[in-house]
Amino acid sequence: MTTIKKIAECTHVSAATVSNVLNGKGGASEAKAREIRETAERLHYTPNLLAKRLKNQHSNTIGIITEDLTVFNTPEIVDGVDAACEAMGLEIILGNMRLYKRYNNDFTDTQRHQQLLDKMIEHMLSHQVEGIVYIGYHCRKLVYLPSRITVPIVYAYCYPLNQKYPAVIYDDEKAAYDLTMLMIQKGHRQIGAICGPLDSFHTLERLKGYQRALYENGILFNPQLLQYGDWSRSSGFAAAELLVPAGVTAIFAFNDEMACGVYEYCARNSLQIAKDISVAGFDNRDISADCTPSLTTAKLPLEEIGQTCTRLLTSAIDGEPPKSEITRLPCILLERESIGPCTTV
Amino acid sequence: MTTIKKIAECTHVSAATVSNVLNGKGGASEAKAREIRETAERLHYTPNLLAKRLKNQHSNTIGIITEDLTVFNTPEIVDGVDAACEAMGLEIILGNMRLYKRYNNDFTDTQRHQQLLDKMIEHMLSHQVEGIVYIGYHCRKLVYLPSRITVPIVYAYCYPLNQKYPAVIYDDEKAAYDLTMLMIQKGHRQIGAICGPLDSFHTLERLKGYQRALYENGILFNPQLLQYGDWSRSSGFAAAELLVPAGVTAIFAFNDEMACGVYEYCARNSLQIAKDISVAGFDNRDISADCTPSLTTAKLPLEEIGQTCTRLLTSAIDGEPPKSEITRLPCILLERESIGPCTTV
DNA sequence: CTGAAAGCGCTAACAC
DNA sequence: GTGTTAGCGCTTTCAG
Repeated sequence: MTTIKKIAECTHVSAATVSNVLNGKGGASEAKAREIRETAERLHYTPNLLAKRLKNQHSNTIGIITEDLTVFNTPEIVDGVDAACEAMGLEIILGNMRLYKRYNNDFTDTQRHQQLLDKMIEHMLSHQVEGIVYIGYHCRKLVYLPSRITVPIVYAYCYPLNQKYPAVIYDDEKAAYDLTMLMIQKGHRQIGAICGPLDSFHTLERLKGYQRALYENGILFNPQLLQYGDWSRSSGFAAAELLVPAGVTAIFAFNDEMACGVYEYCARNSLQIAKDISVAGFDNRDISADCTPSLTTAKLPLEEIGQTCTRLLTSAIDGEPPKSEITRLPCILLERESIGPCTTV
Repeated sequence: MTTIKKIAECTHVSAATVSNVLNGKGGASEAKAREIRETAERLHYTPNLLAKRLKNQHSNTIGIITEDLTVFNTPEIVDGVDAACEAMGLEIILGNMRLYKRYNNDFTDTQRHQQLLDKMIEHMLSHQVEGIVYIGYHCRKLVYLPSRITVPIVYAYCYPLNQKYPAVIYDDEKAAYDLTMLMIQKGHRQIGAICGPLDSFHTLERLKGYQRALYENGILFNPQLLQYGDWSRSSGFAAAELLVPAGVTAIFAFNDEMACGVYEYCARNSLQIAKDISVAGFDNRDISADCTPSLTTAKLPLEEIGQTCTRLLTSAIDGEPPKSEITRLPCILLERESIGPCTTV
């Protein structure tokens, strides 16, 4: 391990001088400075960040806590935080709670969850992080909050009880509204919806947007045209089996997988998507761009959530008064081929 | 910030004693010890890991470098490394190169890539990591290796030129062999294959396995029955359009997405999967379990790759002589419903 | 059983 | 310009 001290010896100066030179603080003749830099290079000097930070008393690091890194939206958000941090010269440390595998997906906000969380935060604090981004594995209200935290925290893709801390999520309602509007503009009036489970935040919000679009266009909301799936492709298929005979000309599936189920139903029943029946999805999963015809859907602003969180966090770290509110970022509407004009008279 | 010193003051002992007690080293009367522990608790003492490590001169940390965290297999591998580390009391620090977004996916092993890599490694070394796991975004031979590295490194999901360092990948060939065997056992002889691009490691390996199975069963390999896709669903569809008329009774798609394309082709052409035509995929993507009939596929041992890497790395850190070879972990065959008996005479 | 002292690698005042 | 000193928070002899 090459240290500053060793370089000092080799170049016959003091450690302080080496430090100054290596940090561009001047304080040495150009000749000496070059010599120092060269020796550092030659000896493969790598500054010891631990020592540096201990001395400087600030870590320039923020912690990212993920509920589960393997859940599909999480990595993109982490990526967004990471990118923003890199741009701002911040470092990250990652703490993955692995809730899925740990609890077999049966852990919705329990005390046990909080214990884990507290341990995680403690750990981050040990690392002297200056702030924390907490990334949920799906959007919902968090009941168990850190029992003790001494640095700012912001929530991504979930939001804390009582809005005690700022949170960044995306705007489900608006995106669902937009998608439904798109269908209405193409002349559709009998628009079926395939929801997710009723206890899902996403379902509720998307439902609101769907209903608002109907309302604003004077279309009676027909509960018959509402089916509940479980986000799976097969549940989308099953819903289509009910919806199509009921006379819908368009189906808004609350996620892409269920939309694929509708596609399959149509293929089996010789219905042509966009012509005989229009379909919209949600999430912009890989498959949505790739199916035929390509699926109109809403892209989630995952990267942006990460970026925004980082921005909120850094301003909190810089002492800005915390505004503990929920920021809703718009989804991006991806209009592709699956919605055609309504041909029914 | 509560430090050991402050606790020492409050409890009228020396910092050394506090340190001893808090680290369970004994060296204090039970009364004193309890008092110290209680004050630590009361003052919310959080040990400063930076100081601890600076002093102890080992970080107990390994670095994880990901080529791109957002590529679908990466998070699972990270998760595996993470889990293994937790079990061994190691910490991780994550370095994400974000190759995809940075280079717009046009970066296949260039000098620029290496510069980034070197910077990344330097950074890890600054953090005093004791070893590094490098996770590729897809399996291939890496040409540009770290120019200087002072700690052990092991590669996951890719392998270094000249096998300079150990690597852990999964066994494409074997899995493809098994999948093909499954079809043969069900009586199929005319088995089409939909490959990925020919320059892909995965394509080559899976092709080998496919051909070996044919060979061992005395089935002539018919190049007509081979189509090349680009891993996308639509390319699977297109391949099916060629393969089915050519008289195959089964199709082995080299990934699940292309298999879905085959499904779509069958739906459109009133062919029943498993009955009229059998299909296999690869990767065990979410959709494979969820389509109808469910898709027989190969599950990648991603977690296990992470775990194995960690094990290899720690033994290298413990001074074990490095065996620089490629470890191939078996995939898990998921036999579901998409392969039926061959009914053609 | 307890404490004083030294030092991990680095930096910031302040002398010279 | 350059060096000396002190100290970040912690642990580890070693002496009492």
